[in-house]
Amino acid sequence: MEGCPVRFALGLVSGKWKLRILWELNQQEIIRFNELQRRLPGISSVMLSKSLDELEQCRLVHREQYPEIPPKVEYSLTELGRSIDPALKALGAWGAQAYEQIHAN
Amino acid sequence: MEGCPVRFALGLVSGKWKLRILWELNQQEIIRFNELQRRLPGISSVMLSKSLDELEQCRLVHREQYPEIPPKVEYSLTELGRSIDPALKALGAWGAQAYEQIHAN
DNA sequence: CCGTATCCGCTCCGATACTG
DNA sequence: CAGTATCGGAGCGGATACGG
Repeated sequence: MEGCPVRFALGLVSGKWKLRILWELNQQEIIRFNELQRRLPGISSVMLSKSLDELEQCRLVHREQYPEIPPKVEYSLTELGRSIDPALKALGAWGAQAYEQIHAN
Repeated sequence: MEGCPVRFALGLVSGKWKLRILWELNQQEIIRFNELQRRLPGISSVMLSKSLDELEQCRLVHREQYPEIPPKVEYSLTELGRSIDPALKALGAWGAQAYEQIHAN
């Protein structure tokens, strides 16, 4: 992971929910915490918060907090977060091909 | 993972050693078990065997066994195994870019 | 509304010992 | 040479409860 850019990249988006989160942010541009949680059936606020934290530290996600009561926090993709899209598309294309091959029998 | 080709693809190559194994097989075309283990410092025969098994079940790796004493087994990439290369290249390119961005401060 | 604190099961992986 | 059998630790992720 230290010398291999592929492993480094995978490290950034590994985890059960991170890709789904990135996908939602790609669909939505800007989205609030609760709305995000509603769009990710099964995720707990613990995992969502933790995943968003890590994605923010990796500069993939931007967090905008408004000092209001009740609180309001908006999440969006950074430039770097948006730029992963082609790579994921390539991987998805291969994945679909692999799926066919494996389930051919 | 069942409905998402990206997650399906990642599932196939996830694990600590699988990408390194695919990398070695890409460099070498054909390689024997012990030689592979020598080229992957730190891997145990348990993990190597298990990883190769799974990669073979996913049709990424071909296993050719010769009925000799002592045993001789050769591993190589399948067509599907070779076809993942562009996707990994794309991911690696993004990973390098992310690495710079993150370590820029 | 947007989180944090805590506990807990489960899977991944390493270490060690053994075999045809 | 090319594996298998078995045990054990560490970390990921789920459930629940609580807080500003």
